[in-house]
Amino acid sequence: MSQNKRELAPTFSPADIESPLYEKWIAAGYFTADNTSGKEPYTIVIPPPNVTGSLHIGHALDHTLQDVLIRMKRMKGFETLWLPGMDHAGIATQNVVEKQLASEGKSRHDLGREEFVKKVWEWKAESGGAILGQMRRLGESVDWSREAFTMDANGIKAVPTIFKKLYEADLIYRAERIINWCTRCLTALSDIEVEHSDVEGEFVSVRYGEGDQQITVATTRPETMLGDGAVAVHPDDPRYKHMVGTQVLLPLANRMIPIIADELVDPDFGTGAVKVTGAHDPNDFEMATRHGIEMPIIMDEHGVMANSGTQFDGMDRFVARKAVVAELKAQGRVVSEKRPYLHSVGHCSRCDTTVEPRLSLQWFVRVAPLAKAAGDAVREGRVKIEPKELEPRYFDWVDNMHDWCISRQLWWGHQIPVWYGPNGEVLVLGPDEKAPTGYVQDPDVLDTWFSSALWPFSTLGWPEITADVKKFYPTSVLVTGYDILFFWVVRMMMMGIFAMDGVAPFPVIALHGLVRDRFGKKMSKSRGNTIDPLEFMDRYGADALRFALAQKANPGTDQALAEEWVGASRNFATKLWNATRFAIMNGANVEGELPAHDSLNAIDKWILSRLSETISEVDHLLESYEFARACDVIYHFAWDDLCDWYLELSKETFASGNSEGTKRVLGYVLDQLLKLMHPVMPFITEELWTSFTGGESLVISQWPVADAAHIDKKSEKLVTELQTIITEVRRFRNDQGIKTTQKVPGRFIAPTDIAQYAPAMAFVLKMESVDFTASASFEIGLVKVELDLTGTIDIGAERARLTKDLATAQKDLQTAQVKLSNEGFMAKAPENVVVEIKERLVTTSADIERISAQLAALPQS
RNA sequence: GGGUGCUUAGCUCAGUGGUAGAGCGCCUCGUUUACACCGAGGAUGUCGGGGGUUCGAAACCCUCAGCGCCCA
Repeated sequence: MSQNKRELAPTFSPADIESPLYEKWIAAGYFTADNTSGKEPYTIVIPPPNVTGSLHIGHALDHTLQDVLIRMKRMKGFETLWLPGMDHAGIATQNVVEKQLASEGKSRHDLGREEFVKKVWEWKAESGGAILGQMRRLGESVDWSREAFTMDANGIKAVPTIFKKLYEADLIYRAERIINWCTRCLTALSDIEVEHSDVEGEFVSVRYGEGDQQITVATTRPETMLGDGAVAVHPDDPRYKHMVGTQVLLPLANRMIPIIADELVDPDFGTGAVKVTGAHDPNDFEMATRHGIEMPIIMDEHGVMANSGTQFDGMDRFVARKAVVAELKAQGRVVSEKRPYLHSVGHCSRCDTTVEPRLSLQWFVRVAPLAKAAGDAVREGRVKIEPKELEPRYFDWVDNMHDWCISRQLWWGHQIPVWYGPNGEVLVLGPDEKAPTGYVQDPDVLDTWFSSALWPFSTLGWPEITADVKKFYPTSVLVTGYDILFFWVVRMMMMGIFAMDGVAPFPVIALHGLVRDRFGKKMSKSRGNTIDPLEFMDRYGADALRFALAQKANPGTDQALAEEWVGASRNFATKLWNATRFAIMNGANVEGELPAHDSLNAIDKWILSRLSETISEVDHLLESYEFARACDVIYHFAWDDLCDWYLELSKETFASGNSEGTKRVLGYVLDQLLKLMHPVMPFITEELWTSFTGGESLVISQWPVADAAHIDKKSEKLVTELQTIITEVRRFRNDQGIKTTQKVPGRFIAPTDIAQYAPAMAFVLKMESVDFTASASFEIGLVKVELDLTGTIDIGAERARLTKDLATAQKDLQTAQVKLSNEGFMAKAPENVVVEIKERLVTTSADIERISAQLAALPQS
């Protein structure tokens, strides 16, 4: 049992212990899940980071919380699977490799598709996945044997399987629709890949028509007028009613276009008449479709004007915007201009290029039935969102979801499993099916989120019903930031429920917030306030970073983080280190059973009672995803109860030699505490625990269980009294200017239950038990303290202290009296509250009497 | 424009009906054989404004103001 026991270095140095411990855990295979075990499964899949990414502070938080849960459940005896992996990140990765090619003066087209994709795989092998090594530094107890990638063998099977299944259920279709087009990435984007931000643009009112057939329309994008198919007004707008059904001249293009009436037009906006450019605006597309209006596409895929039949063809869209306005001005058609005009414009989330709405033939997922099922799962309580406050956001999204454009004009990704025949045949093939000769596969790839939506089961081997699928699906909880609720979580819900016969991929969605800077401001490269978790781990250790993050992780809310907070967590780790050294030094041990409860002193009983309460609270809080509060409870138990009080009060016991019970109790408390802390601070607790107990590893140790027999309110009350007495004496000494280290003759005159602990208190208070004549004395409750200050005491300081105490007591008394003399209170307040206030009345009255007497006894100075 | 959240000590935040809390920071003292990455003591709040419900409100309701986020 004791072969592993080691001496602890005098100071805690994270860098020396972390890496060897992680290697030890891996070598022992602690993190590898066994799909044949009889243990109850507990599964979490890591939100797959981009293969291009490195560990940022948000990952550190997300992964810490997951590791806390996984480690706790492992200690509770579950068969835990924490599955790591990465996302192929279509656009992001393709951009990285294209940039690399560009530096060599090449484009992907120089290589051709096959060569380019090969290049991306090469890039992945060489430079991708930096984050995986960084996850090891954080101490993540993931099952590396199951490391997954969205484009690995499992992904390659799962994607066409579900595509075909959705297609056959009429939930995937191909259609010409307005999509978000990035003129730089040259691909369609889904709604969520577009970020809206306010931009200073212009708002130009232009007169269409000639003579008495004129109408003025306003637009922020004048260049698109070349593709106008109509002018629309509200059907009830009296200004334009007479013009509906007539035609008007479209300037520049010199075409006649109809004036139509549509409810979609807001008569109070601008002039109440709008241009209808069906091919370049989603609202206009709707109207144009409804009214059978023509929708000419007047830009090419690069955003250059084309096929408008005007002099503007060949101009970039932003150049054309100016040129069009200039020409309109020359013709006297600009009625008014507002510039700058602040309005919201969509940008590509990958490259920030202004998105161009564009009519285009794409593949879509018909989300309505899938989203309905995803919403119902939460509505019917089969899936819980923690915290519940975030449910409305979830519903807001799933209940108003647009069809999802899933085709991307990229090369890196899952190619769409659709083949087109020579005579227009469309063939959707599963993973093991082959297209007949002469058929050509759709060149597009699928949106990255399409494959990551399958993550909770594709990583387990689905569509094969593998042992892993049987054992570990559905997963146990999804832990992620609320910011990807819509990107990823909703999609996993839809796909999981659809693919797995209605079984949602997880019963709980535990959402956390974002990590912000010390002032609560969002981190961004442009602000220069980003935090690098790796630097913090270098400086303070992985445990300190983990604890700092977990300690501030309140459900669903953002947290601020500053370097000092991490430093403070490192200090806490050091505190624990030294407390353990102290315990070992004094012979604390875990040998044999705990001594009979009755044989223990009240201080030992008290710490056992507090430990038991702490275990209950921490366990309950962690099970409720209340990480911040759990850490807080641990922190205060360890630092306040254990270090500041129990160790101090036990020093006299250790010095006296009669300390067998205390040694065993301290050993027990430390053993349990280290276990309780292990999920949050795995490295230091492992190092301390193995040194202290000689055990193999905390990773596979048993999670503490609160012992109800240890709850001892009587001892808690007694120790609280001891604490009050000690604090009062300290205050007195402090007010009298007596240094902490200075020994002072003194004694307690106290009832037996307290007198029993006088030596312990005297030790803490540096009181000497010698014969003396008291020069100062005061009372705390039933206890009288006498001290010899060998000189006159500072009466002014003492009077000030007592006067302040008296004022506090009098205020408390008054509060209690007011309540008790209030008829309404007496009649309606619950019994226990009334009793409590009455007790307060008694104690504060006694305090006042005592303090007053002491004040009166002070010599007049 | 729609939705949603926040406003509590200098800073960052807990606290959902019964005497206002934590961490950090601040002030004073201190080289106590676990720990100065520490210890002891101390100061600090009309809980955003106004109104209401209640015996009792930081908490529940209404309203105003400011800030934030999501969506359009």
